[in-house]
Amino acid sequence: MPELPEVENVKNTLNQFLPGKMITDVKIHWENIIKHPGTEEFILKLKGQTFQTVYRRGKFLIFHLDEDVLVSHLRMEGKYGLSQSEEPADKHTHVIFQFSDGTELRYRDVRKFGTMHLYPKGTEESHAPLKTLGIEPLSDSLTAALLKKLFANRKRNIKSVLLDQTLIAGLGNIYVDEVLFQAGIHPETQANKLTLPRLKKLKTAITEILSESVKHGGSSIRSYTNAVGETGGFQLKLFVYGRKNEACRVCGSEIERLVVAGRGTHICKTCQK
DNA sequence: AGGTTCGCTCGGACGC
DNA sequence: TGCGTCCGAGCGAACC
Repeated sequence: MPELPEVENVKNTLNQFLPGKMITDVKIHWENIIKHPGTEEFILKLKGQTFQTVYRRGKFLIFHLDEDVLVSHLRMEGKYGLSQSEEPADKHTHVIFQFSDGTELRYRDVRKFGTMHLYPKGTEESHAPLKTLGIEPLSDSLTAALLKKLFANRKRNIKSVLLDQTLIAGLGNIYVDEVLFQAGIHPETQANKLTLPRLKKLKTAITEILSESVKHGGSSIRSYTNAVGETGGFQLKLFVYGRKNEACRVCGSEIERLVVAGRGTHICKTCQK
């Protein structure tokens, strides 16, 4: 389940080998992954273009090419990796970018949930999925005052608001649970009811947890690895996520699992009010 | 109009 | 062994 720290790590490892690779052909084995344009046009446009730098926006990977930009979301299980063209591809490999040097960038996705959009460079921000994306959680402009403003008319619980990518882009189920634990906030708290001091704690928790996880290469929950096959180490530093019935690392109470915003949610009832 | 909810996409995991 | 159900991120439509 790649969230911001994992996608950041995938981006960094892609940049180790991808820039300069020239596409000679593209093979698509599951068309539903390509959301824009149609698969035929997608292939036609990419042929002959060379990969440049890869960027990240929220949980999206942004691949710059000569003329176009490829916007890719990994969802739960998506992975990129470099292979030699003669190596056989397994049944979960759905998109293959073949290069002039005999190597290939392969997109593998057991759940087939991932998405790819291709747009002319410079127009990608005015179309889905980037069009409605909220603020980068690690940018300097994320302050408690901004959170106050963002949450002003949000009557939903804070967990579903933090998962809403149109407000803040990059937090998923794991990091929302961790952030709310560190901030001492119960996930069912109504977002617009949070006071400024509590929002300051929330802002600090978002900044610290995400940057610390990036530093550790992300969390390897399920099958996450980066684009060169390395796992992350932050799963060992999680306080609540996936720790149902285990002792809270702060107070010793038992971590509970409940469902909030339709998602499995982990809390310490003593530490979060 | 803006905020919120719902349906849809998928296959592994799990329960009966 | 087989069938049904659950999970989860985000888009787009429907709803309020």
